[in-house]
Amino acid sequence: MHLATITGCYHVPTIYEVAEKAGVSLSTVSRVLNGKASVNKALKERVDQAIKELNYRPNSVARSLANSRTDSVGLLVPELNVPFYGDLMQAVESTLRAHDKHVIMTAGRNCLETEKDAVDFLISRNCDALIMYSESLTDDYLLNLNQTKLPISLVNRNVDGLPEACFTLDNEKGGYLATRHLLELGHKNIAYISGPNNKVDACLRLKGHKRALIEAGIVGNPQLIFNGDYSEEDGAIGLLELMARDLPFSALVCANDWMASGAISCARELGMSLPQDLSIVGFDDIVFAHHVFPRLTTVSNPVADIAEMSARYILNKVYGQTNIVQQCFEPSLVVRESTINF
Amino acid sequence: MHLATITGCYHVPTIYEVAEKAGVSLSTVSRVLNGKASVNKALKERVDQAIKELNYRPNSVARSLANSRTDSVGLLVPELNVPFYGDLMQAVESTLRAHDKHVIMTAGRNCLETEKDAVDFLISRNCDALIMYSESLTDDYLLNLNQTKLPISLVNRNVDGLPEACFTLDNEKGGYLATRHLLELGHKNIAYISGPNNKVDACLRLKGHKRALIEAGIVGNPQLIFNGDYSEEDGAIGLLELMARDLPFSALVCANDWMASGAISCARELGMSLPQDLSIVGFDDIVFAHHVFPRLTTVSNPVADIAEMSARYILNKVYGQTNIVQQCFEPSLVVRESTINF
DNA sequence: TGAATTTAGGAAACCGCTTTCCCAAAGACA
DNA sequence: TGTCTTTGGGAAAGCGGTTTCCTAAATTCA
Repeated sequence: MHLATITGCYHVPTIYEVAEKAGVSLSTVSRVLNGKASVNKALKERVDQAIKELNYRPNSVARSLANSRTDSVGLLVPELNVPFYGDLMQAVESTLRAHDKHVIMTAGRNCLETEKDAVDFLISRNCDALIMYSESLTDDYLLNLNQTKLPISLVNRNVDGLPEACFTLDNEKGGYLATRHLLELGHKNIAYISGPNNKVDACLRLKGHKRALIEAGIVGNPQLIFNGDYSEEDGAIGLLELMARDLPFSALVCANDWMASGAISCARELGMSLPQDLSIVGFDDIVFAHHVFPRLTTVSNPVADIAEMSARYILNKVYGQTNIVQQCFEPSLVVRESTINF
Repeated sequence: MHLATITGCYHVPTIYEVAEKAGVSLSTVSRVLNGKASVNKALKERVDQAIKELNYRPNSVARSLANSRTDSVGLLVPELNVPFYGDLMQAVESTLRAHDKHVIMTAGRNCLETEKDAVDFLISRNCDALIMYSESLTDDYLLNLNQTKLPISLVNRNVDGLPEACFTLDNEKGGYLATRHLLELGHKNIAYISGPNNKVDACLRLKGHKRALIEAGIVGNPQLIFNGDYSEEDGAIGLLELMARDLPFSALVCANDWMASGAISCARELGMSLPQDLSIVGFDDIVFAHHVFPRLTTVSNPVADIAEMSARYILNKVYGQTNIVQQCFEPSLVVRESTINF
């Protein structure tokens, strides 16, 4: 018989007390709780009754120790306070909690060391699996991690060797859609502010842009492309630089909404009227895309759906569920007021 | 001697193996790890060496079970994907992780049942403490929770009976600052769109507004106040309703930035030019406040500072730290371009 | 009616670490 | 030299469950 434990003025019941109260054995209570073996109906009811009366909850720590599973999943995102990743976190959390798993969220800050620290931290917490939106970790690192037998799931990243763990947006198609929209509006000279070219998604978006141009029989001019870093400032800097190159353009595609926002502010400060003087398209459809003026035409990124799918993959892989999984998601164009006929 | 445990192809070392490798006893390793008793320097080095060579990490689950502490803190916020709460989560997470605690984040959705579920969930996870930004739980519920000996910390809420656990903004002063700013610009007729009057912060902001008017010798007209619900739509609806009342006003205070944004969009659709036709002030200084056009003059809410302080309080209370704690924070006015002289 | 199958109880090992108790060895001090 | 204080070892209990093994009783089936 275990001694009663007093925590403050409240007593936390153990499984032994449930067994005693129900007048059954320990094994029986455990069988009822885990439903792994059949139990006489009357006995089961007595156990359930005792659980209710004692307000018993199995101690999750003890349970974790016994079956070496914590029912927790680590999540790595670049930032906790950026709306885009907020959608991701929200999707992952609600999907996993619906199955009684909890998620431990950490920020990677687009920094290799910080990301590694975060992963170490999550491992030290004995997470059952990791979901990562990593910007800095190398493919090799991720492959090693995977061989550790710690299941991982990657959002917005394709790593050779992890075919089923990667969940992505079709970025190339997104870039294509943005530029095709402008072409359809009659624009011929289209400038482009890209994301950093060491990021795969940025390269794919640019690739899509180029494909649309080629398809329309237009020869792309490298001088109409500015290489930005996804930041709002680089949107402004990019626009100034492009204009300084003295080539005409009536439309601008930005590889994300932040740069589009920066370009819009800059254009207004230059006295341009939008969208008459310049049509602008963004990418991601983040929350403030319809707060900028004019409301931003952009490419939607269903990051919540992608994130949910990555969580379902983990549920399948680690917790024996059998959800249907889709790896690649389609972007779509959201037309608002920042683009207009040429 | 414990048997070696094979997980996949990797072996996770235990404290016993560290002891064996270092040629010392179990107790010594534990003493080194927890630093609670002095250990011979040479021995300590041998232990550290063994830990390094084996790449040993103490199993946090076993440790939790043994000392009934999980080193985890539950966090309840209204939404995981709203920038304002993102700042809060970010502050709490980084403060706690710096001390090797992890946080489990849950969303309350401004719904009593959801908030209770979230709290139950966090309790079932054996959190050492709870930090809450609760919108729906009653004071009584919170007081009960606290008596459970589960330490709690409240952000943006004052509960009688929990004098030291509450961390808030001086909302009344914020409301006062917003309106005084407009008065100083020469406005006499100032409309106000309030937050829901069952929320204390909303009431306090309104109270501050009224105090500023009185101080300026202006008799407030109840007809110039619209009772909103903090949503963007209610900002638009509020403006329309106020204008329909056919009383002149040259300035508008909104009790948060969302409603200010709604009012701005609405005003523009009505063909008003801002800020010439109407000066608008918001509240909270959320991330997109400088993305709206004109850039929003608003009252800053240092939610990250407040959240960090609530985390420090928990560090003190539960983990024996001794940070200095401040309970109430001052708002400040951020003047941008949405307000202009009358 | 007898044999085979379920069903439940009791005991014990185990998960990996913390903590306590007691004892032996070594160093400090008078 | 003898006593007092550190320091470290060894053993064992405990945290609260899960799981396995064995046995006894109850039920089913031929």
